[in-house]
Amino acid sequence: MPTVSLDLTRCTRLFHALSDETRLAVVQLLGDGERCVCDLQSALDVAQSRLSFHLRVLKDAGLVRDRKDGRWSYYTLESDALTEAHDIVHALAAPRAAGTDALGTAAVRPSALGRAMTALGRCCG
Amino acid sequence: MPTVSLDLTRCTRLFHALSDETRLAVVQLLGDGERCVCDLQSALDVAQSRLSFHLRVLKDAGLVRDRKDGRWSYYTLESDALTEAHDIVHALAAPRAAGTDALGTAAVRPSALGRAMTALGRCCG
DNA sequence: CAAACGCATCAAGATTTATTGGTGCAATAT
DNA sequence: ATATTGCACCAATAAATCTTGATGCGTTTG
Repeated sequence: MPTVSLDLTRCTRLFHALSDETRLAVVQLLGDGERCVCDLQSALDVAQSRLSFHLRVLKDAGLVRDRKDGRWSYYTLESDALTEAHDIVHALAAPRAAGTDALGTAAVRPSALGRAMTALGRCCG
Repeated sequence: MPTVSLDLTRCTRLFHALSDETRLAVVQLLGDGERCVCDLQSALDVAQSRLSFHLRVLKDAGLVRDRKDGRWSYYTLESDALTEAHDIVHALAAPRAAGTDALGTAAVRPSALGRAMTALGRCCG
């Protein structure tokens, strides 16, 4: 369980890439292995330029990798990115230093901001 | 490890809620425990209506819950939603029926679409 | 070589999301 | 009772994102 230093920009890019139905469907399809764009296109029944756009979003987020072969482009899941997303969600769910987190595993890291807040006490109540 | 039947609409709503820096910062802060809006506001240094807007997005996505007490509103993480997000990412990373997934755990579920594609063979290559 | 294919990319327009300032309403506080 | 505070919400504007159709370019086929 790696400690995730949450780079908010990175997080948002990753989650944004996953926040679209077409893109999620692509990720699901790629879960079964490499696919060329035309495979994806016929499976998803979307316009080619639309698919191309979404593939680029996924690629920019590091979620997929592409490979050219002849006139085809093959896309593959970049499993590291999914692992990263996994860790980020885990870190979000397990921020406290002591005890057990919401996912039932050992906690990872206390948030500095959070500790400061707690130390300061509440502004209200 | 629950089997996640991926409701794409639900997934996108969840990931979209997590795809913004302000909202992620809120989630981080709430990871250290319940906070009232004014706490969050001073911690994040954002306009009140802006924060209110983002809190609503988080709430609509089921990521936070709010509680009124006097004139304060307290927000808490809804850990179930984070668990859900966790499972979704896991499912995305572990779609194949056999073998081991990208996260090193047993696979969950084959994608029907994926199996169909594989059965059909590629359109190219 | 010419025609067809696979795909990225671009410009334009449509749609969605985010920000801002303002208003209103409870709940204290004076 | 009046003033103030905490906060949700609304309308208007700004900004980001998505979709569509067109174009171009390299690859393959006839």
